[in-house]
Amino acid sequence: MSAPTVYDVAEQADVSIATVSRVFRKPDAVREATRERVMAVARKLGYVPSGSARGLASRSTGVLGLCFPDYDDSTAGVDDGEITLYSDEIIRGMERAARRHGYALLIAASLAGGTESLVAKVAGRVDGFAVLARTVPTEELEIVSRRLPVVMLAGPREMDHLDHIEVANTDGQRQLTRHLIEDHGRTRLAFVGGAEDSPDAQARFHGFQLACQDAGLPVPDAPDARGDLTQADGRAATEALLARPGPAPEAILFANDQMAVGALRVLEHRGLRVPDDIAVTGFDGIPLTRLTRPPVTTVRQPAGRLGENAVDLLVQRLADPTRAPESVMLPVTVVRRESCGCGD
Amino acid sequence: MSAPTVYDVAEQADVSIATVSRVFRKPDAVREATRERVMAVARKLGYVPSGSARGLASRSTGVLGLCFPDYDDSTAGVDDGEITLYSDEIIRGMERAARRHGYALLIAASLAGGTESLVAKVAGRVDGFAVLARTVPTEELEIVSRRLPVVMLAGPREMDHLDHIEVANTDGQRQLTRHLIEDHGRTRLAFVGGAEDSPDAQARFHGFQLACQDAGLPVPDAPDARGDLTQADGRAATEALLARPGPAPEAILFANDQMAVGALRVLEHRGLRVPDDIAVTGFDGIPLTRLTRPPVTTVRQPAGRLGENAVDLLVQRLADPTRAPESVMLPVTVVRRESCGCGD
DNA sequence: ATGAAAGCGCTAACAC
DNA sequence: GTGTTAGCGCTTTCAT
Repeated sequence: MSAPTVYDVAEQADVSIATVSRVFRKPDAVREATRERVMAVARKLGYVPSGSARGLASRSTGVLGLCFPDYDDSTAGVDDGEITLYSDEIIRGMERAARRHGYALLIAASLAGGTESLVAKVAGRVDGFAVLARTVPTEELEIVSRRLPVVMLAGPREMDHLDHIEVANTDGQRQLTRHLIEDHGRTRLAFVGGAEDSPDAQARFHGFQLACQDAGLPVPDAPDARGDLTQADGRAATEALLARPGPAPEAILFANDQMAVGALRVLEHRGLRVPDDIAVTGFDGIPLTRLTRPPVTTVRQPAGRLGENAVDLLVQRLADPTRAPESVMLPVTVVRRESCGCGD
Repeated sequence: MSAPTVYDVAEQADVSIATVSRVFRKPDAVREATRERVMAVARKLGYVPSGSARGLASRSTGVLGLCFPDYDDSTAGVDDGEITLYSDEIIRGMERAARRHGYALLIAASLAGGTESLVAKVAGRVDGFAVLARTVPTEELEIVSRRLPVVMLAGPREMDHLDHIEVANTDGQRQLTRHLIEDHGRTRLAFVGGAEDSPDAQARFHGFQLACQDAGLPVPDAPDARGDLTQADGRAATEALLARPGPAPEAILFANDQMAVGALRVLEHRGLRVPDDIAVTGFDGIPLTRLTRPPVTTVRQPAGRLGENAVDLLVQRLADPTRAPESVMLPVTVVRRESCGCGD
């Protein structure tokens, strides 16, 4: 099973290894007769250029990478594996864009209890890579980004010398909230945020605040409840809100879809009708939101676009490493479904 | 931006390059004091081992690959990007399994009009890879599989010395057909196949034939219509079937979901009710089938499993290249939904 | 436990 | 158009 090398091919084709190399890199630089002779031998021998050797010699791999967190499939499944994960869309977007630019895509998720560095594993084998926010320690990124183009996906801009793509969390939540207020006349609103260190959730809460302010409503200085972005926490937060003294809110806005979906269960169980008695909204636009009853109004993140833009940024920086770091803000879209009171 | 190497680290840490190398491969083989000194320097310099150099020297990359066809996103979208593609599930399955085994995943789709060999691109940078059937010419696989573990996904077993994983197409279609006949009493059935060179579609048709035979119904020797597995072709095939003289079929079985979904549109447009007037079934189990009205009865392929099994086979073969080639058949499950007459 | 030295298979000048 | 010659940055014996 020892693989044939340029030397083997060169010898049998009676040319130098340089010519063999040329045949595979710039065929046009080799006379046709020679080229075909080389190709024939290569085919016969089953020669395939070693990516490692190429990478070493040329200092470039033709591969872009993506690091993402150790996602948890189990929360995704409803009753099977049919749910598109956010990361799937990013992967697809990156793959598509990478392909267009002639790159392959290396993907790696962090190991749950993984001691070893994800970044080191990926960084050594690619020409540049994208990282989903909070997947790897900032310090590591700091180091590796000195050597390699790195683009940060989502999350806030933690490192200002990195290219960075984020989605319009604040703006999206603001629009959504305004919709609830202006189009559905709901004014007694409750917002369920995420952990305090979740920048996305914070940004969304800020959007909520802005909308309240826009409408002349009282502006809360903290979410009415917080959760860890899981369905279970959505349920818990909902219970907590309903247990508060005074009238129940007319609408509960959740910092993400999972929590909103969790809330639906609680509300139904309590005999509260959505959206008649209480409106519910999420954020992210995961497919699950359209499968629930009622379908959940949410804000869709352009995950595929995130991936494509990431590749574009990487390719640009590869072409010109001196470019000033760029920070792109991707627009989101409010998806109106039944849970906010919009007809189906 | 020139990356630091073992030499840089070695020099500053006052050790040999061999020791630096050891620190990153088997830390235990180095005295703690030395190790920490090396690590400190490495961190300071931002040293990251070069995957290419490692690969070259050690003849192994720690990466597994996946080649798939140049899929067409445009057919996927319904009204957005929410649809999980078959390949997404395979990717996710492979990624998960690869991660468990300590491998990263390199994915590459063939370029639509791509002249260059996908296989060559991938083969040179991985320790082994999976190929979705019909993605690359058999001849190329033949060659590269002499050097590298390759596992073929889906499709028939074209090369008997390759590991191979397929899905129980025939059996699934047979079960589904039997369900239609026995549980819903439909006997005037029409089958819409795929291109004649689509082995999956052929296998499904064969399952249909077997079920007809089982039930004592006339056994057709060719599909009633064929399509290219797209929604558009599903519509066309349906039109064609309805235009035939004589009574319309009581059920139309499609070789895949996309065509079945296309059919739904035609049927609705014609005022035919599904399943009352005519039952419809698909194959694959794409998420779209549960979102249509009515939801489509189909046969779900375990795409995630495909990916996981692929990695397992690759890892096994890497561990023992002399193993006899294995051919795994993955079971499918009939998903009964409204379009066949089952309650929702 | 550590070092010295020989490649791994290729690309990239540069000569011819 | 083709050949020569250095490396690319690491792993791997084999010494010490």
